[in-house]
Amino acid sequence: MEPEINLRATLECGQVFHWQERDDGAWEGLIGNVHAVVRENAVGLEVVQGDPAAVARYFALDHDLGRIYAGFPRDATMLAALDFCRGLRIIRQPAWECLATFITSSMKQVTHIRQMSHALRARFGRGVRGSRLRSYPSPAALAAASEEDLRGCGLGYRAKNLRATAQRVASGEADLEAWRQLDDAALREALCTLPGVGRKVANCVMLFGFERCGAFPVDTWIARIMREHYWRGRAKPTPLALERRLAKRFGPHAGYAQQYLFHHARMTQRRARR
DNA sequence: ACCCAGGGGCAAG
DNA sequence: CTTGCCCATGGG
Repeated sequence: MEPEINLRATLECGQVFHWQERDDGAWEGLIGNVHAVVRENAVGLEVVQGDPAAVARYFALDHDLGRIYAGFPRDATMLAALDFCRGLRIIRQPAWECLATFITSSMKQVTHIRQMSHALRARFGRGVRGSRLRSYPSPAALAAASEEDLRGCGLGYRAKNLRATAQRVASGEADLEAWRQLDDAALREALCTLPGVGRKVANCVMLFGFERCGAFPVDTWIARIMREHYWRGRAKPTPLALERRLAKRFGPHAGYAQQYLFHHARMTQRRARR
């Protein structure tokens, strides 16, 4: 039996920003610097182009969704999100691509993050054989770019941070692959030393780029959901207070639960929010 | 015109 | 340890 996957939810939930749906319903993207085309069919994930093993790893088909769901709390809010997002997988995204895109994400909507990612790929990425997409620019490529050129990709004040972090990674001063051996707390601390990376972005990078499924990013959407459905108290809690007091309630895969709540809220309340 | 967006960094309380 | 303010840009 093939593992289930909801491809649209997985690729449009705000964890990765460059996949495109083709006219025939298949999805085209890059796994690292390798072209891939995938399609959702009746039994699971069909690899139209690309290396099946690499695709399976990227889409984390080995994650046991049944066991993950069993750890979710059973309140109405969580069950509604689960019903809506069932099959959404937290993918294994290359760490640098994930880190860089989330540095650009601050105070930006998902569509804007996609635009910036596309502009950066077009301007600083490399062509990929067999694909109309371009690779995400390497740390060296962004380290060598001028702040003005990065601002030209729509980054605004984020340009300085992306450039500075790219320089740290390109020089080897920040060794992302070596950081994989750190425990969660040490990894978060290391990520937060990078320019443009605070607790929220660090948690996103841990969750989407380092397979730390307990990481619990609190953005404006999650903060609102937590305040409305999971917080009994008078004073308005800070994002940090929400993370510290609520992450445990969502279990060892709190990051999964968080992503289901985020995507469900964004898809169902987008229009109602003026 | 006004508001907000997957926030971070820094100064000040 | 918390709060207030600024930082660009784009879309509703």
